[in-house]
Parts: sequence; C-alpha cells; structure tokens
Amino acid sequence: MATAPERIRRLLADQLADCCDADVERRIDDLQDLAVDAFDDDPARPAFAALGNETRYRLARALVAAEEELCVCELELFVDVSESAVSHALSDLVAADLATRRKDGNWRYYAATPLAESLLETADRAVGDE
Amino acid sequence: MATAPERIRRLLADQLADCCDADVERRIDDLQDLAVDAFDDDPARPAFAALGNETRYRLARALVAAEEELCVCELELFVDVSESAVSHALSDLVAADLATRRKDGNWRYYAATPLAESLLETADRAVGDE
DNA sequence: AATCTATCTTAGCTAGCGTTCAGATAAACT
DNA sequence: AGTTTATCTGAACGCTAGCTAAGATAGATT
Repeated sequence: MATAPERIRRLLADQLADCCDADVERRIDDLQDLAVDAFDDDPARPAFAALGNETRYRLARALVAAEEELCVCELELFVDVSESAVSHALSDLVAADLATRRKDGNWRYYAATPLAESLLETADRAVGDE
Repeated sequence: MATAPERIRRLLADQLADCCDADVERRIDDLQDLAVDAFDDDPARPAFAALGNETRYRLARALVAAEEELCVCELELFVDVSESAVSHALSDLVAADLATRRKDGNWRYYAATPLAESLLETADRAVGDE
C-alpha cells in the first residue's frame, strides 16, 4: 500500500490538470498548518473527552436541565452506578470545566458551567434541524 | 450508608424549614421528570460519544478547520494510527452525523456536517471566555 | 471527644473500546 | 479478464477507562 504522501501526490495529479513536486509539498504544508491550528494545545478537548462517557454525560445533562445546582444525592438518581462512581464522574466534570462545586456542610452542590450549557444546547439545536 | 432518597429527605429537611413525606416525593418526582426530559432517547449523545475518542476528535477537527472536503489520504496526516483505524474512525463520524462521505472513483471525500461545525465552534467560543 | 454523616480517594479488576492485521470490495487502467 | 488502486470490513487482541469496594476525610451532632 502506498504511503499517504504518495497517494496525495496521485490525488493532486487527478485534481489538477498537471501537478509537480512543488504542488504536493504545498498541499502537505497547508495540511500541516491546519493541524497546528486545529490541535496545538486544544483546550476544548478535555470537555469532549469527559462528555464521551455516558455516566458523565448524563450527569452533565441533568445539571444543565436542572438550571440550578444539585446535591450529589440528587444526582445519583440520574445514573445507575455506585455512589463512588458518581463522585468520580463529578470530579471529572469539574476538572473539564463542565461543572462547579460548592460545599455546604456535608453537602456538595454541583452546577453546570456556561461551557456545559452551551455545548449541550448547541447539540440539541443542531440535531434538531437536519 | 443511607440510600439516595433517604439523603434527599435529610437534604430537604435541611433546606426547608420543615419537610414532610410529600415534599420528598415531590422533589423526587421533579427530578424524575428532569431525567425524562434530559435522556429520553437523546439524539445528541452519539455525537459526544464519537468525539470522546482522540482519533475521531482530531479527524473531526481537521474537517471543520479545513472548511472543505478532504480525502482519506489527506486525513491520515492528522492522526498517528493505521490507515484501517482512520477508516473505522471516519465511519464512526458519519454514523454519528458528524461527517458526510462522497465517492469519486477510488477516492473518498469526507466533510464536516453542520453538527460538527457548530459543536466545535461553540466549544472554542465557550472555552475562550471563562 | 466520640460518633454519625455525606462525600471523596485510593487501589485493583474487568469489560469494552480502539487498535492492527488480513482479507474483501469496487473502481480504474492495461 | 487481470491487475492495481484506495478504501473498507471483520475478527482478534491488548490496554485503558470506568467500575466497585474499602477505607479516609471533614463537617455536624451528641
């Protein structure tokens, strides 16, 4: 199997009327630049990594839907895992800047951040009209 | 350890001046309703599940950043996995409605969907101002 | 201070995800 | 038709993410 750059050369040969080494290099450089733009220390990645897991996703959903802070014991109702797993998941959400935590005595209140709200609401909107 | 509903009762007793069984039941019902709203066949979930994986995330990023369709051999430059893994990942993105696929001879062109665009752009915006 | 409470943390196990390999497919060219 | 090309598909395997269990923590209550 040909390597990716080799196939890109053939692709360009197909697309352009005629194509020289410089064209191939330029195209690869362009893609390289794209990669830098797209990935260089991407701060949004942790949020998506967190929401990829169903437990964390459901908890984030609950917090956004509630439109108010919820206590851990309330959040447990939304998922079917151990209390320990809920605690783990909530810590992950906070680490990903998808939730905030507030202490009040023995209770811990979690709330959705603007990041969580905008991501889930955008998803709902975008999925709605297709 | 007390069960979640038991703790919710104590939580309400803390929050409300005084609290009866009806209050606890109402609160739990409210949360139940929230759960239905939030999860009943949530169509946005597959998109987040797909973007949770780094390979798929990077490919989606590349497609959004490119603002044009890209060929598989071009997309391979963005990730460090086998050509087969790229193909698997792209299929997953299409299944999650994050990308579209177009055939042209032996080449396959993928492009970001509005869902992918809006999710990643929203994330960038929300992460930007915090 | 001793106990109870809600939640967190650490450690270890396991299921499942994401990878690779091998072979399949379909389009184009000879 | 046979070959080459780009990509896809299915199966199998290894590793890690996410789970549970047990104990730790810190605030409240007695």
